[in-house]
Order: sequence, then structure tokens, then C-alpha cells
Amino acid sequence: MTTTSPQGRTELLRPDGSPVRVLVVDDELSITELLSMALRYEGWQIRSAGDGQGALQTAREFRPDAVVLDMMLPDMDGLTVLGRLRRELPDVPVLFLTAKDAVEDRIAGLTAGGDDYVTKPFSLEEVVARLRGLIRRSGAADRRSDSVLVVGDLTLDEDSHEVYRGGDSIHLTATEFELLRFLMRNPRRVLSKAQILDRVWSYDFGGQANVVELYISYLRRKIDAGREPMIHTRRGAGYLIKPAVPAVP
Amino acid sequence: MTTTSPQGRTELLRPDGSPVRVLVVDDELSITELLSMALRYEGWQIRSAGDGQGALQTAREFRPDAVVLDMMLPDMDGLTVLGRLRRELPDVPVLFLTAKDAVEDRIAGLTAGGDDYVTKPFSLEEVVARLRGLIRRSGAADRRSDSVLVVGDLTLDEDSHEVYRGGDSIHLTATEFELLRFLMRNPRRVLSKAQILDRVWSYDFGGQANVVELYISYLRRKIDAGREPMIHTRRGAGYLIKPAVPAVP
DNA sequence: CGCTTGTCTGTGATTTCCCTGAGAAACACA
DNA sequence: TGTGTTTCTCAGGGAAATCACAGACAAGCG
Repeated sequence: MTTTSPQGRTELLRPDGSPVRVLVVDDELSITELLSMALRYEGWQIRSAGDGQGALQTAREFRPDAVVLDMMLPDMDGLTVLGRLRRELPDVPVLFLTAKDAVEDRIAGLTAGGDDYVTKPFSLEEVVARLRGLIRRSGAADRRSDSVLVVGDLTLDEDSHEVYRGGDSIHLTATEFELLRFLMRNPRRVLSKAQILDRVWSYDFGGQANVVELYISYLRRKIDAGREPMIHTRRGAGYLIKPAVPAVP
Repeated sequence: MTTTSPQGRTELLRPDGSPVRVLVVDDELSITELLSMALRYEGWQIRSAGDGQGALQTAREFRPDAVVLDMMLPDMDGLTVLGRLRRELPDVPVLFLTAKDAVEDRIAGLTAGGDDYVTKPFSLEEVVARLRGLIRRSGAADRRSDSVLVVGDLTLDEDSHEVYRGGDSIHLTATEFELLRFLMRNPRRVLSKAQILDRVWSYDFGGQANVVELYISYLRRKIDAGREPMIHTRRGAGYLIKPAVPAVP
């Protein structure tokens, strides 16, 4: 089931209307806290654990709809945790966290059952998007929720990564796509450059803050060029997206 | 009966609308878990057993629509299991798992009854495809579901292994065929290289991830050469197939 | 009206990712 | 056993994406 909050954001809910439950497992406290905060902001109920033991224990009583699982845990192998987790909750989808340079065979086979993974350092938008996809496909949430975002005549399909403005297909790069998705998931709301940086870029990004301006400018060229603009600047505050008002000639 | 899920994937269902039931029998836990995960993702209901005794017991009460049966079991010969299984469930189709170097003529006789087999190490696409075929032909699922995949002017027949683009017959190697089948079973959806590797290559494949790129390039030569392309790269995300949009001159 | 501050965008360096040719190894079949 | 086919590794080339930098531009304020 999906519902629309007063702020206009669309939330995933379970069929009975209660919030989606997610278990986050990582030994780095900074990561679990970062994720917990971001996922709570999605309106989900979050529990976290710092090792395999705690993960299994929490899973038993919390009965989450999805699990975020770091493959590098202090007490047991990620695959062992996965196996035992599967015995408790056979159908729960898992989003694995792996180091970018991890040996590939450690993650081999993990997507076979419909699970997914992201590599560290990740961006929060990426984690949230993949979790939403897993939950949507697992049937824990209402099947009616689909993968298409719409703002005015602009549509973005999260499965096919296709973007259309009016009838025109628009090709976006990975970063442009994530930025637009973040804007479109928060229509008519001003998002500061800091917020955007925190959600769309990886948590260890150490660059200049003006990449956001740069990518907003890329997006405008592709989406607003020669049309009524949908992306607006609020000087000193940030950016927002909203349906275009047709020009009155 | 077949039904189409929100994601556009087609699921096999029994005539009464309930999910197909499959029993997986293998003594290696990693194999039963891998298969269970993959087959659950197909929307099927799965039970597993680790030996002949357990298999027969589970079969009696679970009454599966199909059985995946390893020929090498610790407690009894695969043929013995098969015989007793047949006494319980005379019409259930069986997919045998055999080692690659096993004597093949023992299997050859068995598949005469409509059963089928795959050799270890297998790819999940292969197992799923053969199971779908067995279930379809056994009549446990609605007969209307046929074996031809269609995306735009591209058709792929899972029974005859024939592929046509427009009017032209296209010869594919085994791997190319499986890759294309996987793409066509998930049209308009971006599939990552990891997903493709996990489904199309055997579970023990330890090679370079760029075989996927290589085989995509082979497929393009055969399918897209001199035509409007149907296979698209989403840089940093994966590949997807969709009907070609005719070029507007 | 000019100044300050914040925003936009052209240029180019660097990195990352993808494609594909060449050839070796494994396999299938006669 | 020999021959043609298929699978896969390796590596070079090339295209695309990302980002820093800096100057142009615009908004708001005194």
C-alpha cells in the first residue's frame, strides 16, 4: 500500500497499513546511525545490530520486512548470518553492503534470489531506492505501488531508468538520475545544497559543494531546455522541483 | 494459468490460482538454499530435503507439482528414490541433477517419461527454464502458457530454441541464448552485470565479470546489427532490452 | 547605482567504465 | 583423434562521466 503524507511524500506501507520494518546490521556505529536516520525519515521502523548474534536475535523478535546486512561482521561471516537469517525469515529480502574492492566471489550469487547489494561508500538515495525496490517486489508492501515517479509532465521510471519530459525521452547519467529522483521524491519542497549533497553523493564525498550547482545546471539543460522550467532556485535556501506553469503568451 | 505481476514478469500458477509447489532434494545445503532462493523468487512455494527419506516424507504431505532431485544422495540411490516417489506421486515431473561426468545413459532412459535433467554446475536460468517447461507440459499449470517470448519484433522459443528478429532466423550459442532469454524475461528493466552473472552463468563461475560485456557484444552483433538497437547500456547500472523505436528520418 | 554575495556554466584534467580484437583453452562431435 | 565451435582471458582503445577551477552573471541590499 502507498499513502501520501501531508508533505506530499509517498510512503511505502505494509498491507495492514503499519509502517515497513527494516533491520540494519553493521559493526560501524557511524554507518548504522547514518542509515537508521535516513530510513526513519522514509517513515520506516528501524532496528539495528552490530554483529551477527545481535542481528539474529533482533530478527527473531522484530520480524523485519527487509534487512540491510554488512558482509564484514566481527563475529561471523556474512554468508553464515544470511543462512541462519533465512531459516528464521525465509522470504525477507536482504540488501548487502560490501566494500568496493572486496573479492568479487564474496558477493557472487547474492542477487540470485532477488536480493541486492550496494558497495561502500554508498549514497543514501541509492540505499533507499534499492530497499524500496526490494520491499516492493517482495510483496511486503502493496503491489499497487509501482516504480514510476511523476511530477507534471515529467516521469521517471526507477526500473528501466527511463526519464520522459512530455513525449521526449531524456538520457541522464547515473548522478543526474539520482539527483532528479531525489528532487522528484520531494516535489514542491526546497532542498538545500547540503541536504542534496548528503543524500545523493556518497557519505565520504570530500569535494567542493558546488558539484550540486553543476549537476543542477546539467539537469536544467536536459529537462528544462526550451520549455517552461520545472527546477527553480531559491536563493540562499536551495532548489525545488514542481510542475511547470504554462507560459501565458 | 499465467498472471502478470506489477513488474511485468509472468508467473506460472496452478489452475486454481495457487502458487506452484516445488520440492528440492539435494544433500548440499548450499545447493538447496541457492535453489530455494531462486525458485521462491519465481513466485513458487518451495520445500527442501537433504536425503531420500526426507524427500519421500516431505513429498507425501507437501504434494509438489514438480521435484528437483539430486541423483547423488547419502542414504539411497537416486533411482530408488525415484521409484518410491513415483508410487506416491505418479504424475509429478522430476528434474534430475547429475554430476557432469556421471554415466549419461542411466539418465537417458529416465527422461523418456517426460522428465528432464541438468548437470552440475548449472545456471539458475537453466534450472528455472527446465522446471517451467516440465510444469507447463505436465498440466499442473494452465496449458495456455506457451513457450515463446516476444519483445518487439524479436521472438525466442524456449522449446525449439529458435530466435527470430523480424523475419530473420538467428543462430545463437547456448550461452548467448540463455543471456537473451534472461533479458527478454525482464524487458524494460535494467539488469546489473552481477544479476546477469548470478542467473546466467553457473554458480561456480569464478571468472572475470567482463564476460557479460563480451556476450552482450556478441548478442548485439547478431540481433542489433544493421537494425534499430534493442539492447541498451545504462552506464554504471547495467543493460536492458526493449522494443526498438523506429528511426524517424 | 554600485557592491557584495550567491549562483551559473565553459573548459579541461582525471578517472571510470565499456567495448571489442586476438588468441588460448575447453568442448562437442564425427 | 582431429576439426570446427564455443567459451573465456587479457589488454588496448576510446567514450563518457565526474569534478575542480575560475570567470561571467544575477539578485538583493545599502
